[in-house]
Amino acid sequence: MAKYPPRRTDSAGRGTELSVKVTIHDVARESGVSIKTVSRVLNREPNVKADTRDRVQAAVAALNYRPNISARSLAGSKAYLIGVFFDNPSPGYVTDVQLGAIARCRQEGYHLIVEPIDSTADIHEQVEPMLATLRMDGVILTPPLSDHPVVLSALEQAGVAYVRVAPGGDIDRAPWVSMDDRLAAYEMTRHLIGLGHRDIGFIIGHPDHGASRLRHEGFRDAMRDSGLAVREGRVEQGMFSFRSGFEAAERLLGGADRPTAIFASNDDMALGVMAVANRLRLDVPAQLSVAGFDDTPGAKITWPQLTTVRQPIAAMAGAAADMLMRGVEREDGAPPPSQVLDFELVVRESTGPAPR
Amino acid sequence: MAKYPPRRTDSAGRGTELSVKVTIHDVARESGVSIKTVSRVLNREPNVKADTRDRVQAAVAALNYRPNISARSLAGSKAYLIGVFFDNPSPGYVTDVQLGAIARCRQEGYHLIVEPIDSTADIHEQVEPMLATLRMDGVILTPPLSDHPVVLSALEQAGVAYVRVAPGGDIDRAPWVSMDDRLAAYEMTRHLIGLGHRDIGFIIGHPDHGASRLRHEGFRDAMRDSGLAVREGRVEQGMFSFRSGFEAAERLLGGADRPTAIFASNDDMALGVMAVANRLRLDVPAQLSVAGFDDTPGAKITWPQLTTVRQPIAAMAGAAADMLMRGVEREDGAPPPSQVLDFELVVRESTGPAPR
DNA sequence: CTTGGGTTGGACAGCGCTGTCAAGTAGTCA
DNA sequence: TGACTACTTGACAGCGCTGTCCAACCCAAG
Repeated sequence: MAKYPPRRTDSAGRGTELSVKVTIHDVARESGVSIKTVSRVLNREPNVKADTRDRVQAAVAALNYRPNISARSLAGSKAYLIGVFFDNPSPGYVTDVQLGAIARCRQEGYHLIVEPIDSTADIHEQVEPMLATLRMDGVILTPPLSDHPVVLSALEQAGVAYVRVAPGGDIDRAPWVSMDDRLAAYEMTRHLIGLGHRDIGFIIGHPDHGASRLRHEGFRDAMRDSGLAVREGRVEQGMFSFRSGFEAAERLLGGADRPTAIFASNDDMALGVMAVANRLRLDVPAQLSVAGFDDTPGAKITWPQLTTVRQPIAAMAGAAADMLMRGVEREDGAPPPSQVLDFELVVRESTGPAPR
Repeated sequence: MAKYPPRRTDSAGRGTELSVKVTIHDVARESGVSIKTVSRVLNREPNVKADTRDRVQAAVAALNYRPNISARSLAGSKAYLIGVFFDNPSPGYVTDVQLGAIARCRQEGYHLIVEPIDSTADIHEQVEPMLATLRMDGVILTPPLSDHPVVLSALEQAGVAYVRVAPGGDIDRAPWVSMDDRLAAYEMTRHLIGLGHRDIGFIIGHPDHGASRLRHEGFRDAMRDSGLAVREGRVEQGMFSFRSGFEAAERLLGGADRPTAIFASNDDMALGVMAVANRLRLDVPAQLSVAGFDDTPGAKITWPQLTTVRQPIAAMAGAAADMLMRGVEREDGAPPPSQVLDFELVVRESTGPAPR
């Protein structure tokens, strides 16, 4: 394999000899049992005497043995590999997903394969070769792929289990992990109302993301429940990008008659709003409160820092990985139960009492 | 493997039958040769008659055959897996690396394994089990891991090839891909000088990142070459974070005597400078020019948009992947030659002519 | 002391592919 | 024409592990 650097052999390797591969046979010999028994211990199978189990484990530790994934995957039914599909990601989101998933995977000896998917190109051409060459125990789908019908069916056709992170609809199709976007938007809106705001602007997210609709609903429900009207022209369509937020804010804040607060469906758009406010020399939050959603790194890379909603992204990814790893082991073939995790309202300096 | 959803079998799979795995034996039978010959064609080995090669390729296409990575890895010398190690990443950087590496890997049938490494924890405990369970053909190291001596030696000890992205020093130890940080900082400084700035502030990056030193050098060299002095108190130490940039800027801009331009060693810190400028009601760029480095997404998520240096991150990662894939194939064991890729000065609105 | 069921361990056959080595098939030169 | 050197191809043995199946063993009940 690695032909360079050649240090490995010439420089006397201190400590454990990683170069000489230790196999299940070595462990079997060392502990005086058959390789099958070692395999049983490794896989936590029942019907191994406690005494035998201990001897094997001692040998594993002594030899610093690690089972080889390729061999396990080839011979057995688990691949010890979990895929993460993403597309056109907010980089922070993707990284959080990876971190969350890996934290869970590592302790179980699983690894993560990342696969960016271009959802504007041919999905089958991307997904099928990948699935055919590399066996994965399951795939974690992040938005907007969670709601991409072709991706879902490509996976189903290939017989690969998947868990959707924050899907926007078609909830019964497959297991998912999510947070309550509607409720979060509801609570954020209530937070603004609680500060005395009555005239609140809203910027809708990208129409392809299921969460956009839910956040919008949460906003409207909170307004209605507080007996407040959403005024004409106070809701703008955005695309989750800084620019779209900037432009929406220009419309929202252009005239003399402007809202006292703007709630953007994500942080990037909220930062667009802040930029416009800055440009118009509007003091945030004294003259205008701005709220975002997602708690991206950008939320703190601004002044004042953004009030936003922290999604449990890493936790959702961890839960998804968990479901997948557990899924491989279940006998009945029943899908694991889906989960809703808690969000957190992060109140920082960009929101304050309504003026006047 | 995947036990759910059970659709796979009951719903008549339209199109290709992915469920029935086609193996090298099927291809061999179909094309009337031995499996070994099929293997030869697959691996582009020489000494196969053109006619035979064609027949095999036709069969591969007809059966939609894809070789199984686990089996290849187990039997042969390639693993078809490349690792990416990262730590405490700017998410954008990590994502760019992944995208760049994967683009190159896909066409060669390789996959990417991502492994976050906590460089403050025990390195060996993280690296060794991972390398022992999963064979990788090589690892791509991103900063600050590119300069982490324990990681490097753990990899060497395990006999796994690696390529360092943008290493800060110890250049002869192993192959690397980089851009000329010194030159980029030099040119950015010249850009500011060209706009008439004479009194320029500089914020140094995190001391653990090798690039910090190089960028600082580039700044000083450009000033010196232009016959300009770096005034006392005009250079502040930062940590690559927004906050550290913010604090450095407070010191730099606090008094009446302030520089007309500030060059921060990365975008996050530059955004910190912008925030302070905003707060002090300094007009950027009319009263203060601000330059960053990296061209992170944040550079555009601000107003005015940041003048910065675009690193060829994806290209560097792609080149690194390439070196690794090629490295597996070389006979002589010589390391592939390291590469320096071109950066790009991105001039946006945050820099302008010096006041007065 | 035998019978029967449950427990524990091992032999063995692959999983799908590549490396080795040898055999077969031209093509070449004396 | 025979011997020799490419060039092509295939048989076969694993890679390191798990799944299947069976043997050996244990204990309590008959």
